[in-house]
Amino acid sequence: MINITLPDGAVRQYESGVTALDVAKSISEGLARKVLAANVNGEVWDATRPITQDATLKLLTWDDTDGKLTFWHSSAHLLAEAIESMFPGVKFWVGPALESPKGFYYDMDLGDKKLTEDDLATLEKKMNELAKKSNSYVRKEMPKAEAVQYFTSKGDEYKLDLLSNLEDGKITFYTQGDFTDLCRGPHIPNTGFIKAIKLTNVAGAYWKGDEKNKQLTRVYGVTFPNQKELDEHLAMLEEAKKRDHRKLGKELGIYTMNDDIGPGLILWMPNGTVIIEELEKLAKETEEDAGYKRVVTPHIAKENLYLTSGHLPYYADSMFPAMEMDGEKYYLKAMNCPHHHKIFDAEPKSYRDMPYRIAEYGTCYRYEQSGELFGLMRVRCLHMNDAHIYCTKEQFAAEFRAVNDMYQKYFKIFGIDKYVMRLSLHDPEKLGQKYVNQPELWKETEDMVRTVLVESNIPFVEVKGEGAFYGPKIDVQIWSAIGREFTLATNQVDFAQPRSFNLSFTNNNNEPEIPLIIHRAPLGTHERFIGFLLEHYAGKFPVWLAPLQVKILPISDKFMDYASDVKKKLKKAGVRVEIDDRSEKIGKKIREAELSRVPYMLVIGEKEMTEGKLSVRRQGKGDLGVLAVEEFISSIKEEIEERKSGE
RNA sequence: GCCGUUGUAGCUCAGUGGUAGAGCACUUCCUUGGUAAGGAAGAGGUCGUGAGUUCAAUUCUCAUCAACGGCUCCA
Repeated sequence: MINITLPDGAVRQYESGVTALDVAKSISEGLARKVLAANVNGEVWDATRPITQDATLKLLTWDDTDGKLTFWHSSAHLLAEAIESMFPGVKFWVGPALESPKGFYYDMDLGDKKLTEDDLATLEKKMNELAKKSNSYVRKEMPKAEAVQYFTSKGDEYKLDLLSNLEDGKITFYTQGDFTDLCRGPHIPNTGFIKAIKLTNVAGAYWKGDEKNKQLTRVYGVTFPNQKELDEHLAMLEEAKKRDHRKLGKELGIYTMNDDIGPGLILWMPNGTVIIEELEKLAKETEEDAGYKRVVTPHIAKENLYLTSGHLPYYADSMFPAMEMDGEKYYLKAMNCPHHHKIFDAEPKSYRDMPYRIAEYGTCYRYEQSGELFGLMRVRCLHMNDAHIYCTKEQFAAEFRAVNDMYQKYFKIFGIDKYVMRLSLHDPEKLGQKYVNQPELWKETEDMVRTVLVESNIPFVEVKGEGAFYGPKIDVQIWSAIGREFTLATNQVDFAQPRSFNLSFTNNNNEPEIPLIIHRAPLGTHERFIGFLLEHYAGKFPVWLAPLQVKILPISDKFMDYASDVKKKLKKAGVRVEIDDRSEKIGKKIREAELSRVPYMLVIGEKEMTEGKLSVRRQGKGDLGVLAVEEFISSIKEEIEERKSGE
């Protein structure tokens, strides 16, 4: 007999070889019907795998993340079974479950054959047929030599590659129906659990994620234990689409693009420009308070600048090609730092000038690959909330913390509560290729940054091989309201460029000393940040950012004079205001104002005019009642000046 | 850059081997209406671009450009 400890602490005794499913049955039949897998001593197992020693056991159902992941991974095997029946001879790579986006994929090599999206419907049908058979997922252990022999005979280089990284004695196969796959598992008991299937798309994916390798075919899908959940999932995706910044950006007249201008080049329309100017105002105030000085630099520079900075060898491919003028090559700048370094270097610096902080909303051009372009999030012309801080080693920690405080301040204003700081380090194996070959300086600066992060109690994760070529960086990952993750800002430490530019200041021993540089861009770029804000606020900007803050809606044109009067007063108070002077009914004016997400609507009719008041309506909230004009003005002014979130 | 999909009016989308349609938006007129769509009329498209097949191409084929879903990449 063995002891099984359940999550509530209860210990039950079973025969050795009992399965999680048996345990579930001994508790209740209903539970047993829901069990997808089990957590045995902290490891996720098949519910049908015999347990031969004392164990703690948690039964996993659809309500558990691991239950869902097991379900989706088993669905990937079901997909593979359907594909193999349709394309005999197909070779499979891996088919993992995904938490976000939900579902799974399977990568495969179809040889000369092509899989198009039209095939997905056929595959779904086949998967449904196979699922209905309720075939069990059967686990089998196999010695490595036998497995190697098996796949060698099949000529399956992919599975042989997987095997080469596996230890003998830990190799398992799973079979359901006619399909057998090398797989560490676990799986759900049988295919019958899978009731609702949606294959979402087919895509190319490089083998092992390396573009030098062959491109495999990847099929994405998602499955559920009932149709209702699939329908809900699809409805949720539809909802998310409505919040997509590209859709909102068009609807709200924020930006546009045009074939004659070029891909990835944003045309900011008047509404978007208002937001840009408000953001810059915020940044300028904040940076002024934090002791930055502003600078302005040109959009181009000679080749030599980028040879000095070291950018050209690393990033030539993603810069626009050079223009030749007077026998000189000029590049569009892809970053502002070299220009700023020249400003630092224009006048001799002493330790009394340090830290030296210069800021610019710099316009940069990057030749992002065509497939990378994505709405406002990845573009070829961007406006960066850039600044460089030149400081001594001793000042580094305080400066770094001040930068972090600035991030926090912004997060608060914009209501960003979910973010992760990622400490991106170099990869020692790629020194001299992707990273400047200065191992000691890498170590020193990475340690410095880590220490500051730890000492400041800033939560962070470390990632190797994500650093900038000139130093470690901190990336701030944020999530838009529709779950899209991206890097908002990077904050980098640079030990390389001060050396390549020969930057120095005179220290208090009257000796030249090399400064450290902090590159920072808390608001990222206008493009990416406004893209984020559109999704974050679902287009309902707080009043201070809203392109149009107030729309005056006269009941009829009899009240137009009073409306213009109110408009004049609001304008004088610095409010962005317009009158809807069309001869439409008030219901229609309200509807359209609501849809255009103007924060405040002022309804003006007979009553308001005679009393010298306003009926105030808040977007999304409805009628707020009647206010005197002056009352409304002082309240909205406060809301704007304090940059209230509007909640 | 690679794999897949899409491209018809300002927007959302029908449609066809015989040179195009709806709703909304727009213009004009009527209506002057109190908190999410008042009515009528009108205007608007070389069917992304180029080539090929055909008596005839928006429709079929190829190329190209762009967007979208992924992969790779992001100083």
